[in-house]
Amino acid sequence: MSQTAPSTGPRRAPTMADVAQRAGVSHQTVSRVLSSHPNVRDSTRADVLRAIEELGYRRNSSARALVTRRTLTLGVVACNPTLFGPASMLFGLEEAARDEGFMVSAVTLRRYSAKALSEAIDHLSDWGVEGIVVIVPHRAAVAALAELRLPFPVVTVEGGHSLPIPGVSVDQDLGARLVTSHLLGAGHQTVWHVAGPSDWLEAEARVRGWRDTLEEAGVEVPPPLVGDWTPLSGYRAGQELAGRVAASGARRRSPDVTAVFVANDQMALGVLRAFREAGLSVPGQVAIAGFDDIPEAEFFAPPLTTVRQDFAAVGQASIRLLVSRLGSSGLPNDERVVIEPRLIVRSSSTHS
Amino acid sequence: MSQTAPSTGPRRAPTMADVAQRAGVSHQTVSRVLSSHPNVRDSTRADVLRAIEELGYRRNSSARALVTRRTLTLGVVACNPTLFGPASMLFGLEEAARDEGFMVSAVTLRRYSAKALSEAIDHLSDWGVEGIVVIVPHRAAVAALAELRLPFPVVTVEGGHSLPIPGVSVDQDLGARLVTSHLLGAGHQTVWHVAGPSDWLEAEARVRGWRDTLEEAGVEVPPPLVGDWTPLSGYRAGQELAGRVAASGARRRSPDVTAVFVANDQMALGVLRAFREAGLSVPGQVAIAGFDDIPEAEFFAPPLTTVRQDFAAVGQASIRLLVSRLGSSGLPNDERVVIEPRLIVRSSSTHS
DNA sequence: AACGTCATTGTTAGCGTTCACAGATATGGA
DNA sequence: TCCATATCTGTGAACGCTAACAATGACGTT
Repeated sequence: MSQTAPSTGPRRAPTMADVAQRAGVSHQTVSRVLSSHPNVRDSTRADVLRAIEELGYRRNSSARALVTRRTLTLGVVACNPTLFGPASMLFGLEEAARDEGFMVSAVTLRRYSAKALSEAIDHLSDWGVEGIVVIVPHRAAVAALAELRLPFPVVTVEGGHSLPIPGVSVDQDLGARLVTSHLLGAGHQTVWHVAGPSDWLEAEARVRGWRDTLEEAGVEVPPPLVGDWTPLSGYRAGQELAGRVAASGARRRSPDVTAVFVANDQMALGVLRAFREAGLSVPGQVAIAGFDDIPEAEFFAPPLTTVRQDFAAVGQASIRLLVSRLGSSGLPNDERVVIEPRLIVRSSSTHS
Repeated sequence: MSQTAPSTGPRRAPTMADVAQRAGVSHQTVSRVLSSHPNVRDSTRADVLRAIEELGYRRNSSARALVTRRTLTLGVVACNPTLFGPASMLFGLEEAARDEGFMVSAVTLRRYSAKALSEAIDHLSDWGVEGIVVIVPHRAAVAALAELRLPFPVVTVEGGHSLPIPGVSVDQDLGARLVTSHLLGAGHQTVWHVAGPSDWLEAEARVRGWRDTLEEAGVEVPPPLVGDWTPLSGYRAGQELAGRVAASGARRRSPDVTAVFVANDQMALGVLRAFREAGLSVPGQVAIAGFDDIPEAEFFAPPLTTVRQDFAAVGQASIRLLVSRLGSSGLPNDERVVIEPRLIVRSSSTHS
């Protein structure tokens, strides 16, 4: 007796066999109970459940994954995860995945590069994800993605529609149109634009929507300024614009600055500061609108007109799209989900 | 010949045996190459690597995890992941984990409850995480955590030091002292406080630091107002404070409002708006300071004095702490890492 | 020549599950 | 009574990998 059981020591986690022995059944019956197979007698099921409870048994996910060939894990590659947008998507996405019975592992990129992207994907791949969502809205990233022939499905978020990769996106073009029309409708001669980095697909789409709206209205299209999404870059652009306002009395080529559509709320904050410092009143002298509707936007000085994107919906849609592609490998690569944004009018664009 | 090999079909991923066969070695040698075991002849290693390359072989993580009993996965439970702080931590944490060779899976809680927390932990546990980091700075959450006897190590972030769970935190108390001293040093009679929700440990520590500093300075301690971290709640508190300023001419019990320490930057934004609407100048009539140093803070109107927390460092420290506890189960439960915050002075608190 | 040592490789036995199948037992109709 | 059928349970073999050990050959030492 003393010989066979070394009794103490860091006891290993109980296995299915341990449960089976305790319940007086075979390991297979335990497995059936765990996967709620119908053909198990109620009393047997109860015995097994009790044994599981008593032993504190938890099924070993690695063994299960090995034999079923399913890790029930999805990967996410994200870019600026401290920004409100990406963070919200990550959140919505994780929640949606959990509801579908998946775990999600995220890898964040400090800055985009083809190498960083492929390393991130390798990393996820090493851990056996069944599919990945890529939230890296760089033109180059999506192109690089299209090159890679991956052994699992990939879905992009804000990845544009030019390449044969299924994806989810907010209709940035529409959002930009909404803002621009809104400003034109308020009687402005034209609308200036502070754009995001030119290699970002979202930035490009917003520029397009803005430009098209102006052209369709038959008004002059001022040269867009370019920022990098940060408040600081918005501040710089704001200083530039403020200079133009000041100089507008003199004879100039470009039209007066009376309305500005800024490509995101953070930059709009910078623009607001620059205008404030230049003594320009908003919306009195210049109307301003942003994009994203971050929680702070409503409390800016003045509260910011902006475009709300339903980030949670984007996350959910991308998971659904990904999960639907998991089993089947030969699906068409042109599936798209487009989510409509909504204009939120606040006092930065309306004379009160 | 035609009989044995059905040639086509959805070819399964190559296994170690496939690589071995192609390289003319045993699967064990392949394993040795993959785990960079020293005793492999160079030419053999080259053969194996070539075969791996040609076949596009990737080692099956589940099989590996099954036999090594290591999933190399860590779990994170986080709360308000769209806020700048939590998002930054998550980011720093993920990066640190990746550097240590771990994958991280996060579960986010929409709102704290003991049930949600234990479900989140169960979920992670089901996927075989080796340890978890809990970023749920509720008093109740940490208490609930101490109850649970989990089969893997747990590290808290901002979990307080009252319970025997190892953890990492920013010295909130010190941060609050820095701000409060700064405001007192600028000549204010006393400093008002807009606190976070009372069940948050961080909020509590900030209140303590603020109160202690006032008491040590021998000045009156005004009753703290309470918000819920959102700009809106800050706005409400700001309206309340503005009312007191307006009424301060009349005979009152509480001291004049000339300086306010707001427990986070988002609420401070709301306070700023309320003051602006009430016609109060900042810092002219009232000085304001926040906490967190979100990227927007520098561009508020006026730029906000605040306390910077190195969230990335917190993330890294928590991973290091967790990883150090992985193998060994009998370690002391009182390990703490405290990170010092830094006062960032901007014009919301300084007469220029 | 015989032996020990080291580097290199192969063989075998699990890891803890699920799957496919084979028994066993109960139910029902002829 | 007997077989067909349905329900329940057990047995053995994977899944793809690593750990432990055994085997081989090369080398230097006695």
